[in-house]
This record gives sequence, C-alpha cells and structure tokens, in this order.
Amino acid sequence: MTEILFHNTLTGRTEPFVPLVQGEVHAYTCGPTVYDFAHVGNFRTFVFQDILRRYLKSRGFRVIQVMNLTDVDDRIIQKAAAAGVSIRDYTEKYIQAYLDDRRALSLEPPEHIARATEHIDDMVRLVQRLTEKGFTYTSDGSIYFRISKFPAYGKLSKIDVTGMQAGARVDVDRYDKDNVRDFALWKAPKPGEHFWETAIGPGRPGWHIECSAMAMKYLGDTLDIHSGGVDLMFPHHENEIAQSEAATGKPFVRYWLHSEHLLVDHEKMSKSVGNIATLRELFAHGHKPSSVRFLLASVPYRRQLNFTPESLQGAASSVDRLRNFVSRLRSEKFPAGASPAMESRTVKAQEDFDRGLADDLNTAQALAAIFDLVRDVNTAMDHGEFRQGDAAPVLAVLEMFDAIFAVLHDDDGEKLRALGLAPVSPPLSDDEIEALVAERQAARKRRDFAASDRIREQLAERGVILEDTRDGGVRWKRK
RNA sequence: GGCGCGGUCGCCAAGUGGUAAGGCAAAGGUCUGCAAAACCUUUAUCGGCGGUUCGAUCCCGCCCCGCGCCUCCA
Repeated sequence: MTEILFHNTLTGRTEPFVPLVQGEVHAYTCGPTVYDFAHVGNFRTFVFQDILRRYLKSRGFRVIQVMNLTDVDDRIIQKAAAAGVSIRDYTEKYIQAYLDDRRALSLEPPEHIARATEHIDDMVRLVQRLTEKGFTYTSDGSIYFRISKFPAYGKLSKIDVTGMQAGARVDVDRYDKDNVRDFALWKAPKPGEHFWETAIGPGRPGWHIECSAMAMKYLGDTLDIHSGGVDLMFPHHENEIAQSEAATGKPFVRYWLHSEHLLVDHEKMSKSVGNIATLRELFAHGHKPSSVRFLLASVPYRRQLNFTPESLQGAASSVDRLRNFVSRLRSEKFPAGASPAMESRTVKAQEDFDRGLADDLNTAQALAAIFDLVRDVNTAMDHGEFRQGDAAPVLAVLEMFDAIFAVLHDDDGEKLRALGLAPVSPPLSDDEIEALVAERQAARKRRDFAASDRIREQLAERGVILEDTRDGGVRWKRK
C-alpha cells in the first residue's frame, strides 16, 4: 500500500501520515456556526472532511472524528434576541437543517457531534487551568489569553506578533485588552444577554475555547488531525493551539489540514459578499445532491474551486457516465469465463485510485484512474472481449471508489423527498415501470415500433429513460 | 506591507527534468428499427523574462495577473 501523505499547514510540507496510536486516527473537524443555513462554500470543507475520513477508513484505520456545532456566539445571541426566542430554540432549526443537508450530501456522521452549549463545564475547567498557569488576565469581567506568555504564538499562520502594534489597525473589539492579539476565553455578559453562572464568573465562552475543550475531551491532549477552511487558520486555529498547548504543555495537533475556498466569479463565496447559495436553493433549481457532492469532491481540497452552474452540470454528466457504466456491467450478459488481461487491468485501476488519494487526497487523480478503467472496460465490452467473470472484480473497484466518493447510488430522488423538495412518492414505482417495459418489449417483438415508441415517450415524460441493449434486453433509469 | 494558494486545451483539472492524465463541452464517424448508452477520431507546448542543464511546463531568480488570510468567516 502506498504511504499516505498529507500537506501539513503547520510545517508547510507534505508529510507521511502516521497516527499517534497505530491503526487509530483522532480527528477534529471544525463544524458550522448554526446561526443560519450553511452554504455550498461551507460544504466544500465538510465534503473534504468526509472524503478524508472515508479514505482513512478505507485504509483500515479506526477513525474517531469529533465535529463541533457552535451554537452560541454573537450572531446567534443577536438573532435569537431579535426573534424573541432562546438560543436553544433558535439554533435547533439550523442544526436540524445542517444535519439534513449532510445526509443529502452523503456525509458520514462523525463519532461525536459536540454542541458548545453542552460543554460549558469543560471550557470553564480549561480556562481555570490556564489561569492557574498564569496565561490569563481579567478585564471588565471578561477573561483573556495573554499571547505574550506563549512564545510559539503564530507558528501555524506564520504571523509575527512581535512587530504588532495596537492601533495599527482599528481595534474592533469592544473590550479592553492588553494586546490587540489577545483573545477572549470567557466573555462577561452584557445586559439582557443569555449567560452561564460558573466558577469563573457569569458569562459565555469565547469562540475558540470550545474547540480546544471539546477536542481534548474526546480525543486526548494531542490530536492526529485537525481540519477546517483556510480562513480559520488565523485567528481561530492559532488561538486553539495557544490555549491548548499552554494548558497541557503538549503538542495540540500533529497534522493541520486546511481546505481552500469555493469561489463564485473568482470571489470567495461568503455571506458578507452576498454570493452564497444554500444546498436547498441548488436542489430547488433542479440540481441533484450527487452532482453537488461530485463537484465538491472532484477538485482537490487545497485548490480553490470556482463554482458555476456549468461546472455543476458537468459533474452531473460525469456521475451519469459512472452510473451508466455500473448499470451496464450489472445488466448485460457476457460470455462465460474471465480474462487475465481484465484481471490485471482491474488491479491497476485499484492501485492508481489509491495512489491518487494517498497523495494528499488527490481526488482528481483518483478519479482519472476510475474513468480510465471505465473507458477500457466499455471498449472491451464493445469488442466482445469482456467475460462474465470479469464483472465482479470491476464492480468491486467501483464499490471501492464509491466508499469514498459516494455518488453511484441512485437515491437523489429519495434525498430530495427527505428534504421536502420533491413529491412525496416517486411518479412511478419500479413495478409499474417494469410492467410498461414488458409491454413495450412485446410491441417490439411484433415489430410494432409505433406502440413501442409511444411507451418510451410515456415513460420519458415521467422521468424514466429506457436503453435497449445489444442482447435485446432493456435497462431503465430515472432521470 | 506580511503570510498563503494559484496561473496547463473552450470550461474544470492531473502531472513529470526528456516534448502533457482525466472529466465536461464541441465536431465528425461506428453501432442501433428509432433513441439512448458506448466506442473511435479531432482540439494545448504548460502567464512573461532570464538562469542552471545535453534537455524545463516541471529546478532557481525576477516580473505580471487572480484569489484568500492578516477583523467575523468553511
């Protein structure tokens, strides 16, 4: 097996991946702040994290992944207050939406989904540890981390704090701090705001502390992998390192993986730019979950991805090609036996696929291995060089592919129905389709092509495509 | 200004010191009752300028351009 390589932001190098505990990967992935629907840009990262965990699993690792749900922050507090509901009630809706969206994109559930508001105690204890070690100070009831006490500050984002001067840029924080880079571990409550009464005083957690507290609670002091979008590198991840390592004296994360942004018209997709699209919007416009997943997964994670309707359409065509291939492999009848040539071709595809992913999750390269195989096998089938015994190994490669990419299963309709974005039941059941297909076959047999075509059109109108095969059979698929 | 990512066929996107994967799109063809699917063929010298080298798209230097972070952000 090929050695797995990951590009580690911390070292700036692509390095062999070896987890701390053999055969086990402890990974923390930054989840969403649930103040609104997540957009496709957010899901670019979540899909990357899913590819990451699926690949590690396929390589035999036991993966323990923790994902946070940030369900308390300034925006949530404001919006909940504006809506006149509790933070809990306000975020619940978006948490459900987020989890539904994840299912729509076939994102595997992490082992632990940790809500910030359910880990206040853990955060308080972490702040206490930091205070005991002298890394904090209090100002107006808020507790800050003093970065001057942590010399390694900046090692992830390569930011040099020594030359930093307060006032060089406007200090946007409303609180008094000794140094502009110091960050809040615990924020004093403002009048009317929701707060927790704790051993370190009333208030609510700062943004960064939740990740450190929850990551270490479930994964130990030193994690193998921590991932998120590049925009989180500074200050979020940098601050996580500072507060975690200051508390434990041990390395917090061994491999930092950051995914690049999704762009729209060469600009980052973000709420503030106003160029966002939610999954629901895309689906409502007729795009399929599998198209979205394929597109997001097909561009290697460290590359910016320009998102366009055309690229989505292209992704849909690619998925169709793969599904057509699998369908042909399953339905067509081939001569008995197996060919040694096909055997070795299959093994090569398998190796190439894995080599691509092993190289820092190069999904584009892995995909090429699959499409190469598809073409070669199709050619062999067209030339009558494919045997029945060759089918199973080829299908096995496709299954290996789908264990990572998860786009082959034709369940787009079901997923949309689950989101309430499609009719509750499919227009035609499998049995109804089969009955019409049989009827058409009978018509074809007596060479009544008019009747035959009528049935095909009738099915086409209801979203079912028929394909006549060489051996006189028919296979169908839902559009 | 600092830090980071990137500039390869119409679009997306791999990759290697010895003349460039794959996908989508387009055109032509084969097959087919028709259609679809599939297959075949056609379409690039890798942002610019220097340097190293027998030879660079890939190594080094400089420059140009795009994007991001440095403030909330996947």
